[in-house]
Amino acid sequence: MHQYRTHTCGELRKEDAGTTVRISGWVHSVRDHGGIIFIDLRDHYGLTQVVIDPSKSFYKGVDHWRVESTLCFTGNVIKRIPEAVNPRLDTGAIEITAEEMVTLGESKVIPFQVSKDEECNESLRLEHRFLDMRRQKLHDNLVLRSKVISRLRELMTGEGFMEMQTPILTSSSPEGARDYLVPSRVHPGKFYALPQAPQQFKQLLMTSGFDRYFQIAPCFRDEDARADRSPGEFYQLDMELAFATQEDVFEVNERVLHAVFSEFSDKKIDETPFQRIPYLEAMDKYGTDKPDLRNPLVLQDATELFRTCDFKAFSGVVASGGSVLTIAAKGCAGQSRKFFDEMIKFAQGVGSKGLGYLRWNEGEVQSPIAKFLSQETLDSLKNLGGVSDGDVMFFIADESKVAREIGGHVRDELGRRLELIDSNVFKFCWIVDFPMYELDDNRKVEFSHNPFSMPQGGMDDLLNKNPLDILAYQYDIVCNGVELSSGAVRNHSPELMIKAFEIAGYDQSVVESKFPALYKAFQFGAPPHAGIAPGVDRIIMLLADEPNIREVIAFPMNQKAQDLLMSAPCEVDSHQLRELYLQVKLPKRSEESSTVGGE
RNA sequence: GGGGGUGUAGCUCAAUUGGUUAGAGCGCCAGCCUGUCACGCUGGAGGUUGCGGGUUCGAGUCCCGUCAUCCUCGCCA
Repeated sequence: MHQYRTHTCGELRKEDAGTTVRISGWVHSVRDHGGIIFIDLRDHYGLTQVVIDPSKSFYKGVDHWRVESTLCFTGNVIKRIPEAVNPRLDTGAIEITAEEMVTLGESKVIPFQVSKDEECNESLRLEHRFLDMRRQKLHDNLVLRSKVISRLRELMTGEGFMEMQTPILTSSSPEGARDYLVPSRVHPGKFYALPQAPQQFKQLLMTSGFDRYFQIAPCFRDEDARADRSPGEFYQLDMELAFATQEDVFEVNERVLHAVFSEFSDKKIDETPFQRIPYLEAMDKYGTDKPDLRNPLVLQDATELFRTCDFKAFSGVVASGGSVLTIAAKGCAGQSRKFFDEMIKFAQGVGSKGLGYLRWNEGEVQSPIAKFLSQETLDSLKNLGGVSDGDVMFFIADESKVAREIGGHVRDELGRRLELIDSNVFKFCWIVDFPMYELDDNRKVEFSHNPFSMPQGGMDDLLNKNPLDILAYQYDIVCNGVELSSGAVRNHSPELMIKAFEIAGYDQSVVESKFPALYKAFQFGAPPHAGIAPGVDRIIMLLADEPNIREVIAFPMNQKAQDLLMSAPCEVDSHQLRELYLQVKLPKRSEESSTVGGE
């Protein structure tokens, strides 16, 4: 007989009755009736009920039947009488009468309950992540993660992609996020950087003649956390295709994502091909480049209708070149005064000066601003929004870019509050035709996205078009308002690269010194290539229906990029620093906070 | 770095307008119980209300500071 088990805790059925078995696992719950004790023993696979007769010799050796200790039982499988069957357990038709017991690992009193699904302070969970991961929900999420990643590998291999590794210790590349740096011992004063993505390596692999590459790639960016952004590291399904167009990338990703989302979720998924929305249209209609298409509300431009009106707050904005945007919300006129007040407060919270509204209710227009508007204007607005009695139109007036941004937030909030969002669907779209350049804060032309992207229209457009009108073969894929990934057709021509950088104010020497590998490689015959890298953690977040990315990561860091279980980051010995020729110069106020995990 | 929320027993939470000895459920400890499966019953321990200061006859409650944590803006080629 195996030292620890002949069966798992999820395995035994009524057909096994009469056999002698051995199982090991964690004490999930104890029900002590004095004359008889029931223990639910749990492992990765399930729960099995063990019945203990207190007259057994091992019973006296146990001080506490404490939950979460690991035990090994040897005993007989008994078919339960019909009244005692537990239909909620896979093993509920049987139980094991214990003949022998071995304590494998005793547990102290646990800081939070494993067997109950109750909310619990997150730092406590992170400090005891090994206990937290025993809990059903997190355990299931990580099983899902494993299955999804395994399936992604299958699908990618099936599409003809090769999985390849790229370096983790590499060089810092300009632009992008802050790097994590690793000091070199051999080269005093020099540093490796952890890759923010394997971007340049995968392009080099294409140039090396590999046709289709993929990798579940770790990416390291030193940026502050968000609910959907874990600090430190995250994973991408990184891929690149040689001799490929934008459309080729879309087709592969539509097949792979549609397969994974339909296999691992019961939600309804868009049929392929997914919608394609030009960037400018997305900004106009949704006020964002990652629209949640489950929300039926859209932004409309009402600027002209307010140009000559008596409502100075709006006409003034129009006169100074700004926009008035409107959102028509059907059937929303019956909402309470509180609802409208809270919407105004929300709009102010996201940077708006206010939030106007017209409420067509019981045959009249109820609104603080209606008295400033002519009947003709009211009719035109009504026509624009396609509204009638019972509907409401909301208005945002501001500098055009700001108005769209605020409008995007108001659209989200209205969608939530009016419960317009169907939580049982996945709505995908591609955002295409991103601008190649934009103006930075100093009104200087700068790459708006990825400097490696191929400009649409080639050299012709680079030479002849206003830089701000040049589009890139740059695309995002968005699901339910979550940006899953950016990708691009790459610029594989050294001449186009130099010209593209020149427009952004960098001369040839910058390209040569900052991207030496690509610049050199592309002069030896580069294939046209394109790629993308969907975020694996975010895909799993969507599939697991988790609002927080930490719920799909085994060992996440907290918001301050600390691992509370491993106490990372931590101080190191002075000899380690000496070996690396490093000296620590702390900021004035942080002596106390420099120790991790202390209290 | 900025804005917001939260912080009360091991855990989740309550405590009326600032007013008695800060409560409940779970967990823990002791006892009882032979069919439970969130077992049940009886009893018990457990609190510097994050920390520091202030206002007040009186502070868990109000004010200031600080720390922790989450959300968010900046940031994320």
